[in-house]
Amino acid sequence: MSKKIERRQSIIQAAIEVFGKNGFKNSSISEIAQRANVAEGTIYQYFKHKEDLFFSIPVEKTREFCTELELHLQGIHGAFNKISKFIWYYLHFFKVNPEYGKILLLEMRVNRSFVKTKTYNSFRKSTSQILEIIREGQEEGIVKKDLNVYIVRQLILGILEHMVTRWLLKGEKYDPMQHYEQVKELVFYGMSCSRGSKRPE
Amino acid sequence: MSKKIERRQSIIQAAIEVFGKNGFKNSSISEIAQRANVAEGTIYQYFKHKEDLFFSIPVEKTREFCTELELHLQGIHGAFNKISKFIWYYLHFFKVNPEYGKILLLEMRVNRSFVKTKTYNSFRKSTSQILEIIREGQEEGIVKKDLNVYIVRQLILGILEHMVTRWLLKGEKYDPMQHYEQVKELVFYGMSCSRGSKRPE
Amino acid sequence: MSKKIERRQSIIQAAIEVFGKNGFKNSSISEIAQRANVAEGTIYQYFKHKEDLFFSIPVEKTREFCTELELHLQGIHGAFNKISKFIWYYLHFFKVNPEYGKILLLEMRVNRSFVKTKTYNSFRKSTSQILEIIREGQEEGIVKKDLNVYIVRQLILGILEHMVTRWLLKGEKYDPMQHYEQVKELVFYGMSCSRGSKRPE
Amino acid sequence: MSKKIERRQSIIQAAIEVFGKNGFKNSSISEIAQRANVAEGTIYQYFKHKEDLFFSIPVEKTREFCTELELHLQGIHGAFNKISKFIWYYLHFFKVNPEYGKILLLEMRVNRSFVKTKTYNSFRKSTSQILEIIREGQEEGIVKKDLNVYIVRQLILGILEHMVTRWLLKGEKYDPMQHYEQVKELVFYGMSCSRGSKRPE
DNA sequence: AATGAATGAGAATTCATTCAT
DNA sequence: AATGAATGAATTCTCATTCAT
Repeated sequence: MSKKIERRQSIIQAAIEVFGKNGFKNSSISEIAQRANVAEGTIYQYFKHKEDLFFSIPVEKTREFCTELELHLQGIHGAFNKISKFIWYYLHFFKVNPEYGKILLLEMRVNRSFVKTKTYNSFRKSTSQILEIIREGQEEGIVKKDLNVYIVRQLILGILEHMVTRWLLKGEKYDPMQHYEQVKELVFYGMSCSRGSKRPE
Repeated sequence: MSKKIERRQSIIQAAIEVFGKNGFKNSSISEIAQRANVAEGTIYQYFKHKEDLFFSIPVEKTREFCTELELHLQGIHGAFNKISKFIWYYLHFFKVNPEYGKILLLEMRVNRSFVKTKTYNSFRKSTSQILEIIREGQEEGIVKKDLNVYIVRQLILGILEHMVTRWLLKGEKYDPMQHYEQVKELVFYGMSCSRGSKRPE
Repeated sequence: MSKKIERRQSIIQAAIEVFGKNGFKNSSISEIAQRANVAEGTIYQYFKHKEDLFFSIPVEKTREFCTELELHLQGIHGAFNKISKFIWYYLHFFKVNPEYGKILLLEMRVNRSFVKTKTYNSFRKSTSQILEIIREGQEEGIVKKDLNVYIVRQLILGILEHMVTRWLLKGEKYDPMQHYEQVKELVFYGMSCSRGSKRPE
Repeated sequence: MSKKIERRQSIIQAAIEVFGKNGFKNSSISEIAQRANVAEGTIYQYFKHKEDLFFSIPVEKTREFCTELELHLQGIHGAFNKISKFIWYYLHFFKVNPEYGKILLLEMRVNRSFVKTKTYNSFRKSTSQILEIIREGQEEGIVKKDLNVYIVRQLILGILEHMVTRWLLKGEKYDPMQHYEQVKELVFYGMSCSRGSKRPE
């Protein structure tokens, strides 16, 4: 019983590595099977398609992302600190999971059919948390009330995705964390209400 | 003589449409040939590879983007107004060229080999203009001097790419221009020096 | 298990027939597949390339040639008789395997890359046996000691290849064996030491 | 008028170089055209096919071979000396024309359709001269009368072709002439009548 | 006569998926 | 449940030959 789950996991892990390395179209089931130490046919006992396997990756990883994010946010008070943490965590997560980063940011994010998937919805939820925090910020009065929260989220995710994408394409040669402080600052100035004074440290 | 140039153009145009619709890997030379009303073999008289054809697209389009951008910026004074115009133009350009948008944002931007191309360099130059404007803003005193200009550019391009990407993936159903004002505002607050006062209307 | 070996054999057999009929460049994998009653793709499970399949033919056939030659030489004493037998066997082998003859003599023997193959070495060994016999002849005193054994081999192989090649190109209409006696005589006179007397028979 | 002949010649020369380098199937009309400094279409004004061009090469070159051979044989008396000269000339000719050697020995000689050509006949005549000399030798009494002259020719051409072929495939690294003396000796012993004594120096 | 752009048939190779064992 | 051999559709690219200029 648990053997099935284990095997499924090892296939997904192999898929992350292979898809991450070559992209969806350039990866072959045979390579994934080899790396997972199973026969090609076996993969079709766990996943309907190549695409099905592909789309199963974010399901798993999104869960991981959310669970850990939750932990990291615990005990933190104030929207400002929470958003800081979110930015930090986002960069940290892909620093630790670059292969998955390639899959999500270079493949999935740009995949015409992914948007139509159920997976996509569960994925969206992962970023819906940030919406909550932004709203919290508006109530606290540190985020301008007249801003569209969706646009604010786009600003935050936009720069984060852009940075991580560049880092991945450039071969992960530097530390993606290196501009954390400046990004945080830029983002905060953009959303903040009163200028100059109120901002915490 | 000019017939060759014309034909080359019509092949590129067909390629934009087909690659835009299906992505690089899912597009076939045969479909492009059909749409360009030439034989498959003809394409190989103008381009070495499928990839060569693919990478020829941004060469053409980047030139167009830059030339027109230059025109749009003419007669505009002040970094604030110039950046506004840039944001407007960026959204406008992809609103008018959605197929190319798909190619650039969903394919090229994420392509492991594109980064290594000469085309990529000429493409980078197109966004280096914005760097100049940001520096101009720093001298004018409306952009904080201690900000890394590259990060500021990432903020701007990040949100723009993110917005256009979402718009394209969602099927171009709404007007990508609709949040122009808010984006502008967000971006400006982020970079701006003194708060409250100095900003022009 | 043995089914794989069988199938491999039937593909090689089909390849011999098709390559023999049309030559390497004019043969198509699809025709070979048809004749072997397998799908085109199946061939690529057994051989890496068209060329790989092509070069696998002499590997098999050379082994056959050598094994049988060994048998035919058993119990024969004296270099004279052994060389006679070799000449006879060479003509006989290609009389029985004309398709393979075309491949070896009209294609392989003249193929610029074949010389660089490992197969080529194992193939050379098959003709190194004749060298031994020539040396034996020198010790027995029936082959002139001052002759370069390699040149003698070239004489023998030269005329045999020439004869078989002509026979194949002429459509295998006559018996390649018909000049056996004369060839033998010519070759022997060429290499022999003392004239007139010592020759057996 | 003579311009046409010149152009034809330069196409043939280009063809010799290209076919010699790559073989028939791997050579393209376009490469030949380039090397001959003419347009692709022009070639089709002088030759019906690729094959037609290919088969036109030995027509020219055989004429050259025969004319010069004739000159070299002039003033030489006795079949022995003539055959020596023939062997020398054969090796010399291909030493000087290795590209043509590749075409004749690696391609043409082995080409299933060449045998059916008219060219082939004119080509055969070039070697028919050697037949005459062999017969002359029989009358002089230095070649055994009971030998089939065609077989003797096969012996001579066999070893010569074999040697030149090997030299070409091995990359023309050594002097094809180096075994001239031994070959001559071998061949002569093979055909000669009386042993030991009569042979001229 | 010369050109060279256009053609399109043809071939090798890849690989997701199936299915008998 | 697992295997892995077999499949065959699909795709890129080449190149001899034609033909309008």
